[in-house]
Amino acid sequence: MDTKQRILDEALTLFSEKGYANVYVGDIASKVGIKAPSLYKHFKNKQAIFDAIIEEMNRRFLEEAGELRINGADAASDAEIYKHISEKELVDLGKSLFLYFLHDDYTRRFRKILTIEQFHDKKLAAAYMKQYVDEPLSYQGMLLGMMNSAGVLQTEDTEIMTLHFYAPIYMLLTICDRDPKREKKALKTLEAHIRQFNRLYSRKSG
Amino acid sequence: MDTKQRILDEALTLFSEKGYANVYVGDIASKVGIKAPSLYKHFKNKQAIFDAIIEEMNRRFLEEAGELRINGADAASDAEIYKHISEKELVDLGKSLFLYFLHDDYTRRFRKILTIEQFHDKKLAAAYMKQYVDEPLSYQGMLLGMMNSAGVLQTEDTEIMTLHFYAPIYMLLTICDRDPKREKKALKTLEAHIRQFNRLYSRKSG
DNA sequence: TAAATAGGCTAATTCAAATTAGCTGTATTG
DNA sequence: CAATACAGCTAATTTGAATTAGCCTATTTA
Repeated sequence: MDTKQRILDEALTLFSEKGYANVYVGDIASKVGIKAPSLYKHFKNKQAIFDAIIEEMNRRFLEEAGELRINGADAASDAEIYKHISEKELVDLGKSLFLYFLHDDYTRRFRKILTIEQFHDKKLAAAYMKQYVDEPLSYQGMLLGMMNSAGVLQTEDTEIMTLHFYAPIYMLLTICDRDPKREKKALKTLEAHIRQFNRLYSRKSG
Repeated sequence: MDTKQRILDEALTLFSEKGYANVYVGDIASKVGIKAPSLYKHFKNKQAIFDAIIEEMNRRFLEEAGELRINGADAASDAEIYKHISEKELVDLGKSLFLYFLHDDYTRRFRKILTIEQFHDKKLAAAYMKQYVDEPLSYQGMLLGMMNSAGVLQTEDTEIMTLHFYAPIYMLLTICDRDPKREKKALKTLEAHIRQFNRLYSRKSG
C-alpha cells in the first residue's frame, strides 16, 4: 500500500545484500512491482533512497535503545535486580542480546549495510562503532559493574570483565552474519561461554 | 619499475579503501602515473585486476601461514616450548598476533577488501572466515590446549578458553580497523585482557 | 640494423544505468 | 462534475565509466 515505505524496505534488503553500488534502481522498482521511473515520484534520486534508510535507522536505533535497554539507556532504576542475578539470568541476558542483534530483521539488514559501506562513508563507520562496540560495552559494563559492586561477580577491572563478556558475543554475531548455518552451534557456544564466564568471575581476584 | 605489480599494489589500496565498484580504472592508472587505457596492456579488464589481487592474497596467506605459524601451520614440534610458557610470553603471543594482523600492510588491506566485498562474493566471505575466525581459533586452540595438558592453564573446555583468548583480540582488531586512533588504547586493553585471562585460567576449575 | 615487441598516449566507441519527458488513468476535492 | 494531484507507464536522453582503435617511441632481439 504505502509504496514509499515498500521502496525503503526493499531497498534496505537489496543494499544490505549487495551494497549500494551493485543495486540498480530497476532492481528496487522490480521488487516493489513498479518500473524504475516511478521511483522518482517518491524520491529525488537513488542517493535519496539510501539517505532515507540511514535516517530511519538512526531514528529506530534511538527509539529501541530506549525501549529495550540494550544499548545504553539509563537502567539505574533496575539496579536492585542485578544485585541478585543468577547464572541462568546472565545466560538469558547474553542470549537475548545476541538473538535480538542477530534476528531483528531491521537491525540485521542495517548491520550489513554498515559493514559493507563503512569504508565508503565515515558516518557509517561511526554508527557501526556506536551501535556494536561502544554502546553495548557501556551498557553491559554498567550492569556487570553493578553485579560486581553487589559481590555477585568479582573483579578489579570491570572494563576487561565486560570485554570478556561481550567480545565472544560480538564475534559469534559476525560469524553468524556471514554464515547463518552456524547459528545453532553458535548458540551452544554462547551458552557455554557465559556459564564459563560466570564461573571464572564468581571467585576471588577474578 | 614493474608496472604490473604497481598496478596491483595501488589497486589493492584503492579497493580496500572504497570497494571495487567505487574505484575507477582511471583512479588506479592515475596513482600508478599512467593513463587508463595503458592498464589494458597489463590486464584484460578491471575484474582481472581484482582477481589477480585475490589470487596473490591466497598465495601469500598460504606462504605466511607456514612461516609465521600464526594461522594453523603444524606447530607440533614446538610442543615442548608451550609447556613452560610464562604470562609474559602469553602476552607476547597475543600482541604479536594482533600487531601482525593490524599492521602488516598487505594483510590489512586484504582484510578490508574481504570486509567490504564479503556479501558480494561468497568466496570472499569464506576467505574471511578462514583467515580471521577458523584458522586462528584452530591454531590458538592447539597452543592453549597444549598449555592445558601441561597444567600451565586449566580448563575442561579448551574451545571456550580459546574463544575467551581470541575473541577480545578479534574485537580490538575490528575496532582499530575502523578507527586507527584507538590503537594505543587497544594495545593497553589487549595486555590487560591477556593478563586477566592468564589469572582466570591459572586456577583449578577454570 | 631492421624487425618485432612492449608499453605508453589520445581520441573514439560502447554500454549500462540513472534520470527526465511527457502521456494516461484514477482518485480526490472544491 | 470539472479540475487537480497522484502515481503509474513507455520512450527518450544523459551521463559517465570501461573498453577499443590506432598511433608513437624506445628497447630488445634475430
